[in-house]
Amino acid sequence: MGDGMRETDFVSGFARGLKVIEAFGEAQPRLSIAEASKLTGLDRATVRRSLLTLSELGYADYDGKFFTLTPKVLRLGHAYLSATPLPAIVQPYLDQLSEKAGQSASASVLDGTEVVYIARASQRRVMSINLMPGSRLPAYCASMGRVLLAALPETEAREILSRTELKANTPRTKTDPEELIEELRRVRAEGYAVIDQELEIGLCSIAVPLMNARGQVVAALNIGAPAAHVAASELAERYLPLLRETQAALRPLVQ
Amino acid sequence: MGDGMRETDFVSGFARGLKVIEAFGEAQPRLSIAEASKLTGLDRATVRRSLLTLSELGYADYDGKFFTLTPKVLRLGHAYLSATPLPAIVQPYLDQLSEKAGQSASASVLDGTEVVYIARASQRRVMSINLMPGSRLPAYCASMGRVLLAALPETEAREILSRTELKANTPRTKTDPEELIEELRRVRAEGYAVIDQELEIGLCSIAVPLMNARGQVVAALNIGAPAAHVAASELAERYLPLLRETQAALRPLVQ
DNA sequence: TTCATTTTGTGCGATATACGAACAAATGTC
DNA sequence: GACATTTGTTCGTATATCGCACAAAATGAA
Repeated sequence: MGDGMRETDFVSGFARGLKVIEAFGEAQPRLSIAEASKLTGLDRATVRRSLLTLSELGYADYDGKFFTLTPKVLRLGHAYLSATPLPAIVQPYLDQLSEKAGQSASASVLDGTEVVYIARASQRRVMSINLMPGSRLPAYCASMGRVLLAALPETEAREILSRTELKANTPRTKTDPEELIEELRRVRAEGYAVIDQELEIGLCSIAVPLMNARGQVVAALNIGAPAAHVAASELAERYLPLLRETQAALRPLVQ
Repeated sequence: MGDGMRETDFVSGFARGLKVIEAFGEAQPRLSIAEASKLTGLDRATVRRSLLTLSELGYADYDGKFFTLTPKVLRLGHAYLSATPLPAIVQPYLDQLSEKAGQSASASVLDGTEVVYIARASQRRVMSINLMPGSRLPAYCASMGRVLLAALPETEAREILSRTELKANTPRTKTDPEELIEELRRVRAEGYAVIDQELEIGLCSIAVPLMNARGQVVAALNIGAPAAHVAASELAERYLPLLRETQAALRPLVQ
């Protein structure tokens, strides 16, 4: 196991249980034991024990056939959100930013190949999907993802792209790794990223990195707008000053 | 449960690990092994194994002394939010409601003695605390909490109140169980609850239950407003029609 | 520095869990 | 109904985990 951790310092029953929780999702709101077993690759008997444990603890409901998660599992994510000062620090600035821009504003961090929303101030709904803290988008085709990838050493960014399924969500989605790497260089040089309907037709966005006093990138900020309302080419002109302002205001406050 | 489940159907290593995750929080953003052991009441060796497991899986970072949670733990809460259709169904209606009212609108469900926010459309910030999906408030002094408690059989509501720490957040907070039970009866009869600065000075709110086609209460909706802007006595007059409208529109859509 | 105190790491016996397989029950198909 | 298939449950045993006791390391006070 990577570093010097001994075998006996790993609780596999815990790891298996977490895997079972993650097996639930949009397409799998309720799972039978056999389904959860297939999704996780774990033995049916093991999955059954994990699910019954979740049920016993109140993290899941069981109707004798299907298991569903209960709101209690939100405690787990909340343990992160409340333990990490960043979301609470950023939120009021997002609110202001969103109001001034008249568009939705969000903040996110990188987790593997995805960006994870940690705070959000939404105006009108523009996306078909519903974003909230904890929501995830693939990094390669999201403005905040580009900014966060650009902040990494290029080898690391390449490594992440290599294990991403680069699919064309729209005809405009960039899926060629070399083209993406080139784009990351541009983002690094210019200090912002613009996405023009690469994730969803009709939606464009602009993002900047959020840095701490030492210049380390700790998150990304963005503004998303309907393409019908603001052309992608106008995004920088219209919103970059506001984003830079917020970026500067937050810089001394984080970490 | 407690019923027919056999001892061997419970994975205590998993249960202990979940307890460790929940030990993190606002006051405890970073935990040493000894601190986590104290907070959870688990043996140090056990906590250490759980924390190293979390670290190995990428749910936690370890600097050799302190553990902190990573954004990956949001996957767990997200498993609930994306697996449960309610938040996604409710969100667009909250957006509309919030816009029409010019105030923040939220939806929540009950988890133990607390309400858990599952969706939210926020206008200007009025509370000192930052609410987002996954956030929790004590049920007894929140408008949505009153509505959700009122939907339970009275013995159950009493039981929940009995294990709640009924503290006076403000001079206006109702803390007498009998007075609260009486208020729940009123809420049940009238179909809405109003809170006048019981949680925080300067904040009042009004909530209604969200019912499915069979009349079962599945969540609560509310509108929160600054007391300086809207007196509590005006809440029903100004916002109840909007809330009722949303309630009616959602009724055939949930479950 | 020394000594006391707290915290962390580890070996070990007792105990709990996972695995695979076998069985039972449910479901679907003809 | 008979059969095949899937799913849930139980069981024995090999293996992993727990909690304790002790050792080592870090921390702090005098």
